[in-house]
Amino acid sequence: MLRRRKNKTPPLPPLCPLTECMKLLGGAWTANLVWRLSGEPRRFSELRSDIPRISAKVLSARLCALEKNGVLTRHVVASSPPSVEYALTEMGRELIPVIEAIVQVGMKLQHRVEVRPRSVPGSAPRPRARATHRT
Amino acid sequence: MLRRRKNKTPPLPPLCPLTECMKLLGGAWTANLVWRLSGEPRRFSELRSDIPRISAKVLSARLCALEKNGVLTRHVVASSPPSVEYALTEMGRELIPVIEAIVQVGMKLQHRVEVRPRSVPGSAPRPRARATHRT
DNA sequence: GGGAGTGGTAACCGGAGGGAAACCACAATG
DNA sequence: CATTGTGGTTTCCCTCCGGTTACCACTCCC
Repeated sequence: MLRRRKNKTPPLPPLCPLTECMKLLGGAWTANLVWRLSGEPRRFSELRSDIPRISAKVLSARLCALEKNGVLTRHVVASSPPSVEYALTEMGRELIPVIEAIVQVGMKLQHRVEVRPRSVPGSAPRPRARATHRT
Repeated sequence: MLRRRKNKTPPLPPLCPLTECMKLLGGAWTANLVWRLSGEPRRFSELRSDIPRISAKVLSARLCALEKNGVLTRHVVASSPPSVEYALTEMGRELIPVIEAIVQVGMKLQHRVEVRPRSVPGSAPRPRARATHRT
């Protein structure tokens, strides 16, 4: 039966902090958005041109959600055409290390893409355990 | 018109590294999975019991995708009931700082949940710019 | 013989996510 | 007058994600 230390599950708190944080960053463009905001505060249309492929609907939805979660604040500037500035809150700024870590890995990834050592000739092509594999 | 320095977009490389990395971590349970694997290698059924709410289908899909992306390796152990061990590759291990940063923020988040200073009485209740706001 | 444990796959299916486009109200601008 | 730019909302629509369930093929153990 090959038991091998059955329940050696190290940490894993009951309410997963990872899941909690990923709820903030979930959804399309969210991480990009926080990244853009990590510098100076930006306005709606600036963000739209920063991330050209995001739609107004999704941008609006993300901004609402992020504000609701306390990640950013919206500040209305009463100018001739009233504009709105979005800025990270203190809590939002705590996400910056996460974003930067992701960007770091992303950049390493882009280097790997050039040299992709897939399917070394000497190794087995891909041993399946004993799965069904009908016909 | 209030021009304010039009295109001061700082970095944002053409092929976004953030998006590239998020493609690896996208999808339900993926980050959790990498987290579990960040310690010792684990088997399919171990992962299933580690993350009780993940379904076999999604677990299988994630493992396939992560293997395809070079994040982990599968190793078939030819034992009596053949078992499969999943382990992070070197590239997969580079994701660990990301996961840990996420977990760090997640834990801070859980502390904040207890004391949630939403809607400070002194500030405006929520000024909308001039949006439609029909009736 | 029957059940459990191994590691999956196949089919079904509902709901959410997200893209596209139209629309809004108003001021400034051409 | 028409257009542009401001910041969104709303509707339509379609895809794909992920949950559920069933099933497989095999071996070991009671």
